[in-house]
Amino acid sequence: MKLKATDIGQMASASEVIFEALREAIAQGDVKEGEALRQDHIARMFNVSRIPVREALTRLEEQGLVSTQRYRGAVVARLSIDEIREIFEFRALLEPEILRYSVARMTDDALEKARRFARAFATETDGARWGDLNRSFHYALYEEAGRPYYLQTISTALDRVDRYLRAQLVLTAGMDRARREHQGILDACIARDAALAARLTRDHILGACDSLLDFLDRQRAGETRHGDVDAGDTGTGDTAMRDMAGGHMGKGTR
Amino acid sequence: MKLKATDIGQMASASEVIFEALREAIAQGDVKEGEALRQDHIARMFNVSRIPVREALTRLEEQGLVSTQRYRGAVVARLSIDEIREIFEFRALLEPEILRYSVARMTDDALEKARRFARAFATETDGARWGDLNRSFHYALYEEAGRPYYLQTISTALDRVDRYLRAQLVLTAGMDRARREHQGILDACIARDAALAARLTRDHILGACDSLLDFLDRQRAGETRHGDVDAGDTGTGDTAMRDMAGGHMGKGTR
DNA sequence: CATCTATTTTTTGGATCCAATTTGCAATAT
DNA sequence: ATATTGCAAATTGGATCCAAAAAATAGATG
Repeated sequence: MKLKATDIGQMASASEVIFEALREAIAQGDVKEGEALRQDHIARMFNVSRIPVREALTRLEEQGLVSTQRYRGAVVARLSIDEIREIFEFRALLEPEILRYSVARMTDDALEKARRFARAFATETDGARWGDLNRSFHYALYEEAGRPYYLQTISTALDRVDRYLRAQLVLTAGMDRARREHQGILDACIARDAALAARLTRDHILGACDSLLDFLDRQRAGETRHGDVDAGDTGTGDTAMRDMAGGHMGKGTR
Repeated sequence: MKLKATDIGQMASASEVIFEALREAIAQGDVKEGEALRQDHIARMFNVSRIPVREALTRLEEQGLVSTQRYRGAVVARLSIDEIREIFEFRALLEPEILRYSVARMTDDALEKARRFARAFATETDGARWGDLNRSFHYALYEEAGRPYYLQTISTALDRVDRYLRAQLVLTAGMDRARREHQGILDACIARDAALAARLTRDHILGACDSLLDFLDRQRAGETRHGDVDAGDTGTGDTAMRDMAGGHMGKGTR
């Protein structure tokens, strides 16, 4: 597990910092699915007690990012192919809709902001940043809709499939298509063609879903053939679990 | 505040019991919006410490049912007119869609189950039960879709507006229309007409929204005129806060 | 040697205790 | 009389401690 110290604005509570760090780590795929999240372990990484860690884990479970069993702890939730497909269909319903609201109200500033993110996404060479830039681009378009509930729901849904999406982006040559599709969506928004922008967004999401499921089918078939990672992997191994948010908070050794 | 001891299946943890009780109480409108939820107070009602209460409140906040401020505690979230409208539009997008999936796969058993709930809703005289029966009817139709993520998202959205919906059902003569519309949706499902069922569901939700917003406009206008409940009401008054889940769990006076 | 059982070790859920912060109220100054 | 400052009570966030449950380990038995 590897956590970067997400800079929360105005010195938030410990549990909030931990929550954001874990959420980011799970979305990034820095902690693998099925890996156990030990309260005590995480607590020591942040130099806090288990209490704020438990609050963070509770929130993560409520969002579906981890699953917990009583007295057995939390593990990063593993989504089945069906669950992944359902969430993509869900996004393919919501995101075109919010974009439809947005296009009519979009200012030139908002369009310029989206254009910058599209460009940053297209020119970024570090694969680890593609996920964030992809999000930023779409959110820039969606924010203008003035539909905070839609946006929050979309964000939660995207969180759950983000690490799959990022893995697929990095491993296959899907980036070229993503770049082209982003440009198409952006052009439609500039032309104020809400219907077209919505249709392209829907195709963008469903196309990514198809290519992701293809990739996962092959990967998971390989896994079970090799007997590599079984369903109930407890993930005892400390894989990539050093170099945490090294001893941040806390005013000393308690 | 008034909480009924929601019977959780297999002896869940304390925090889960408290979470369900509070969620139900908020949805039912037994705790009013803006009312403060004191950790210590709730803890004593259930004969537990504040720890499981805090977990329950954390989960409720994650679902948007309460809002908290650091060191200031949690209050039942008050939704603005715009927020309520947005959530209804959200439901009006999702529920027809999940019903479309469902109609094709619906067994006679499922239809019979929905029919029974529609009947129970139509004949129920106790206004306090209308909310639950309404939910049961719609969920019976939606379950067959095999879309758990859609269903959970819909449920969360409905939770947030449920108390407004229930209040409106009880106070106005919207019940007759609801009965008729339920029957129409059910008939369309029996006829396997997915498009019609979806359209009727959308109208059902948007119609309820209109009548609810009408009702709320009048009510809130009245409130501010009377200076009755101000925006930032701390709700110190113990209104309806006895007769809680009286001294349930816990193995004695600690 | 495999298998079952008893015991130790981990780990979680919850209780109690403490510190940080806010809020209510009284005394004081303007 | 009103605004301001200085406590005291109430309340939350977090630490530490304890009990219950599960996993790991060792020992007994066939």
